[in-house]
Amino acid sequence: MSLRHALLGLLAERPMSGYDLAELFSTSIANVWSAKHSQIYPELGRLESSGLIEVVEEGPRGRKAYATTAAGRDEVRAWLLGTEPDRTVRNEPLLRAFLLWLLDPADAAALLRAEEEAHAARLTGFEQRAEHWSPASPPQRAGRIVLEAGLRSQRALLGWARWAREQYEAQTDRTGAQSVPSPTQGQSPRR
Amino acid sequence: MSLRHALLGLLAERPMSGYDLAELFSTSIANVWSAKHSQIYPELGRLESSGLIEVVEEGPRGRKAYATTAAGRDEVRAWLLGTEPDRTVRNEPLLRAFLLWLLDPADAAALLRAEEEAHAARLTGFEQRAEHWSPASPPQRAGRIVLEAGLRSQRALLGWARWAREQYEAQTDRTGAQSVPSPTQGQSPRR
DNA sequence: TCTCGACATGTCAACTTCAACATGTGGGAG
DNA sequence: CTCCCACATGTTGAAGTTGACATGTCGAGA
Repeated sequence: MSLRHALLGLLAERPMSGYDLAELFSTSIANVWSAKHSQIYPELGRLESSGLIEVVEEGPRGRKAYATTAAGRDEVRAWLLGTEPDRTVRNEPLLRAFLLWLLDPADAAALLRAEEEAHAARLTGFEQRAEHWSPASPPQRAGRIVLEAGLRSQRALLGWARWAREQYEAQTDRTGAQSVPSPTQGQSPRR
Repeated sequence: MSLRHALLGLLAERPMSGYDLAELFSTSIANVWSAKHSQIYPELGRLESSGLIEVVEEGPRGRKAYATTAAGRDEVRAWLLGTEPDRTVRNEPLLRAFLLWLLDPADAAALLRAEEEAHAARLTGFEQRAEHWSPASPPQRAGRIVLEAGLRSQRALLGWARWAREQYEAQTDRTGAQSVPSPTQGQSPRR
C-alpha cells in the first residue's frame, strides 16, 4: 500500500501527470521507492475514483495532471501517524555477500570492488544533488533530510565495501587460490 | 530469482529443512532477505526437480533436510559472477520521511524518534551478535562481513534519525504548531 | 514537409510474495 | 497418560510488481 500513499504525498506538493510521476520514480525518488508507469496509471485511476486525488489540468497528448484533495491529504497523514512502517529489508548485494565464501577470494574481492564502485557512484550523485539543494520550502527540507540519509548510508556502505574487499584480498595474497576447502561432509546435523 | 539462489547458497553450507530455512529467513537472514514458508517449500520442490538440491536426511514428522548438489553450487557461483545484483531500494521509513512536511513538526519529530529507536534496537541486536561471533569457517567469516554492513549502516542511520528529529524539533520550538503553511495554490505548473 | 524522439496513457500475462487455510506428529511437562 | 506446543509440510487466493505490448501525438530540426 506504499505506492498509493507515495503518490498521494507527491501530488500533495504539486500537480503532476502519470508521466511526471513515472519519471520521478525512475530517478530521484528511486533511491527510496520505485514504480513503473504500468503500476502508476492504474493506481492514479483508483485514487481518483476514491476522491483522494483529482485532475487539475489537462494538457496536450492527453496529459492529465492530478493533485491531492483535502481527503487525500488526510489519508496520507492518517497513514503516517496511524500505521507502522514496514521495516523489512531486501538487499540483494548483501545477500550475495553472504554467499561469497563459495567463491575464490579473488573473485569475491572483485565482486566487492564492484559494490564499492556502485556505492561511490551513488554517493557522488547524492553529493552533487546536495550541493545544489535549496531548502526553501518544507517539502524541499524534507527532501534534504532524506538525501542526508542517502549520503550517510552510502558513506557507511562505501567504507564497508572497501573494508570487506580488503578481507578477501588478504586471503588472495596468502593462498594461491580456492577459498572453499570445506569438505562436503556435514559438520553438524542441525542447530 | 534471489530466493532461489539464497536457498541454494544456504544449503551449500549445511543441510537444512524447509522449516529450518523459514526460521533463518525470519531471524538472522531477515536483515538481508526474507521469505515465508509458503514460498520456501514450493521453491525447494522446484530446486529438487532441477537437481540443484537433494534430500540428504529424513527425520521425524516428515522432515526432509536438503543439501545443495555440485550442480547447485555451480549455479550459485554462476549467479554471483555472471549476473548484476538488483540494487533497487525500497525503504518505506525513508519514503515516509519524504512526506514529513505534511505533518506538524511535533508529529514529524515523534515519527523520527520512533525511527531512531528502531535503528538503536537493531544496532544493539547486531552488536550482541557480533560479540559472540566466531569467524572460524569461511561461511562464518562471510556472515561476519554482512553483519559488519549491518552495524555500519545502522550506526549511520541512527545518527541520521537523531539529526533529522532535531531539525523538526527546532521548528517545534520556534512555532507553536503547524508546519504546513503552503497555500493550496500551485506554485509552478511543471518542471 | 517529413521524420523521429520525447511525451503521454494505457493493458496484460507472468512472476513474486504473503496471509490464511489446512493438516498432522513427536516429545516433554504435568 | 494426556495435553499442548513446537515441529513440520503443504496449498491457495489475493495483492504487488514488472516487462512487453499497444497506441497515439506534439514539436524541433533536417
